[in-house]
Amino acid sequence: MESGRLFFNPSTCHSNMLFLGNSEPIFRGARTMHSMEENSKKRLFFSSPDDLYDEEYYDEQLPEKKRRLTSEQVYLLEKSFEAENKLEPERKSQLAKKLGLQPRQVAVWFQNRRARWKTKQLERDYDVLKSSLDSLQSNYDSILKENANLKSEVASLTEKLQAKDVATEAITGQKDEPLPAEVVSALQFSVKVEDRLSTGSVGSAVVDEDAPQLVDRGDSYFPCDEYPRCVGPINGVHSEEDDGSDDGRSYFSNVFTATEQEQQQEETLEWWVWS
DNA sequence: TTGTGTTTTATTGCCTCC
DNA sequence: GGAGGCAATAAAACACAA
Repeated sequence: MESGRLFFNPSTCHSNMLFLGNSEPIFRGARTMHSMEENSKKRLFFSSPDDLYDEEYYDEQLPEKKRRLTSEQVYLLEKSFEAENKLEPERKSQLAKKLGLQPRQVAVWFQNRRARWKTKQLERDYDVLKSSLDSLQSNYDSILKENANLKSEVASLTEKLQAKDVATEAITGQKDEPLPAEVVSALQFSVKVEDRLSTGSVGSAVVDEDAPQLVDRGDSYFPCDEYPRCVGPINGVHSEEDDGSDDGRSYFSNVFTATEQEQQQEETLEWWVWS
């Protein structure tokens, strides 16, 4: 590390001093006093390494003003930062010598550069999270829409069933035979799944003991390949808005993993509804 | 030209590590 | 306790619109 931690810059010393009533400046801390003694005759910036030894410059140029680094200096510093954003003492000395700067300036530049990098990184992280959130929101909206479609489909099919019952009764004077037990069970399953979707309990840990156990580990949004027994699309069942562009798959069918029995119930229902 | 916002350079104080 | 890192901040330098 360089001998004195701080510089005394005559042009900016007011920010590092406290003034008493009689305008006598007092310096904040022993280190500042120390650095004043050590550095009051030093300039902070050099346009070339030779300037380091140009004593006339000191007399003519004081008080020194803050100067920006040249584009060449910045370029080399950037390159060095890219290679390694921390600065070992040896590299610092080498860089300082090469650039005609004081080692402290190189250290400060790296310090500030790390701060800028961190800020940028935070911005990038924010953007990534934001787009991830947007994507999740969009998926969620699609699921809601799909759910609404399925709901109206169920309602319509239920109406048809009731109409069929009434017609059969009118023609034959008899009531239809009761639905087979597996069909009733499949219908009940369908209603339960629908309820679950509509109440927004997809991600809930609350489980209906009677209902099939739906998979939701909470760590991702429906990664079907993680769930090898994901239920596939129900052939032949399309919502009214389904134009086939999604290959007949629905969010609904990809959301849950059902047991084989439940799949069987669905197939039975499908057969029964469309036969 | 000037007011204002942004970027860059530098300082200060505090913290951690060895 | 010294060396060095970081956050917060100051202030000069710069950019740019009015």
